[in-house]
Amino acid sequence: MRLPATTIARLSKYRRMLGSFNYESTHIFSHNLAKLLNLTPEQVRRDLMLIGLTGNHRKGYNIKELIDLVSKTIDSEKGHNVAIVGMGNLGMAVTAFIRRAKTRLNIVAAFDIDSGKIGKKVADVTCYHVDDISDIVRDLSISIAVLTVPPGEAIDVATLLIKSGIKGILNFTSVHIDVPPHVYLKETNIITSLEEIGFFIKEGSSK
Amino acid sequence: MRLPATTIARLSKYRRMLGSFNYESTHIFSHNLAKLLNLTPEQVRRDLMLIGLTGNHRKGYNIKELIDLVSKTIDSEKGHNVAIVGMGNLGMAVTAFIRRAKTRLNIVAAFDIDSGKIGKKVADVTCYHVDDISDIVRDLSISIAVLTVPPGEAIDVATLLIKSGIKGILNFTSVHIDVPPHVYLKETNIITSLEEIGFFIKEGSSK
DNA sequence: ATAAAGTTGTGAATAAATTAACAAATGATA
DNA sequence: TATCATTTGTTAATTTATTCACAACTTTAT
Repeated sequence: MRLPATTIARLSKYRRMLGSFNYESTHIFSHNLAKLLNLTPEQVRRDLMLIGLTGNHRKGYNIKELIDLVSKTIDSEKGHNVAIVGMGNLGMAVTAFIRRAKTRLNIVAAFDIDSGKIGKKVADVTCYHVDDISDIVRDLSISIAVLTVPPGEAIDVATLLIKSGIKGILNFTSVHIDVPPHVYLKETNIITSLEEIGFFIKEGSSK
Repeated sequence: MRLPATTIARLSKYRRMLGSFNYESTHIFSHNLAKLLNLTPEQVRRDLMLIGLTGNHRKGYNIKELIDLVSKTIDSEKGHNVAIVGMGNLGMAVTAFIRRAKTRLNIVAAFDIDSGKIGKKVADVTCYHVDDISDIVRDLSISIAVLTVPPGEAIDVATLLIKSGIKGILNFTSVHIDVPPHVYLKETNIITSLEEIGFFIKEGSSK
């Protein structure tokens, strides 16, 4: 199914929102869900239409059906094995995030270069040396890497990950990394985000 | 000046890329800069056009001029005072990020509820109790808050920040927060990002 | 039954962002 | 000096995403 990234991101949020909140009803209207996430009802309806969910004209969308269909649409059958690359503060924070949210993402390994961490469990994840990325990625069928290393190592580590056959990278470093077309890259640029905020609050303007 | 958020984000990246890298030349072509950041030359030229930077038809854009004009465009005169709200792993990681990047963002306070941290310097930032947000935000003229608290506290803390007159929030929590129109909100949703990656690598498809 | 109220589902319109296309400019070269 | 190769600056075209608008439907109330 061919879906825009914007829709996928929203579907993920619909599911999480409805999964966490305890609804009094079995159904929800598009405008209620929209309000919860600062979206428009049309956006919600269109997204749900795209995945083929059909609501009831008087009751709205069945929440269980919605969650199940979103899961069927965006999750992979067997989940994804994820590695945290760079087990510093940020790596540990991301680990906690993924743990807390019950997703189909399994953290199966961490990588670092600190000998104090290697071979041990850090934040409950076995930590390997970055030099062993290739072997471990293959052996543990890791498809997604979260890149949380210091800027100086970002490029080399990313290159190594790509060579090892990783399929997706979530890049938290401030360094831009280049990936071949078969690797899906998502950047989270903290400084850029803050500078964007800075610009838009400069003269009282909002989004 | 009215500029789209997409352009602001790219301008921030142009500046950082050119500021960090050591160029042999004083000038750079749009296609070179584009290549460094996986963009198209047209995007680069358009962004620079929007801020009124004019290049040389044979040498490209003067790097110093570019950096200066981007700074003049996106930075505020006196910089922004930033608070880290929630000084756990993520808060400390963000602090390190902002420190490393030389920006006009000054981290002037951290907030937490852990009595072991309050009144002390954590990661070199004075840590106050969350209950004191109102006073400190006012007294230290804090305009941007980075929200790195656990999910359960996100809404309450955000409400408090908004009441205290904060102008921008970078929300790292998985909880959706609602802000009035005069507050600029930027969300960094780790789980959603990972689920988006998961979807697009499912069947070999790329962006 | 029938009407009333309110929602979905979706083409059509609009807005936003990107890409194409190319004239004008500039410096290098012959 | 004239030509050439190349890049900028920008208008127009295209693509992508959002919003509008409304017919069709579903339940409740009369």
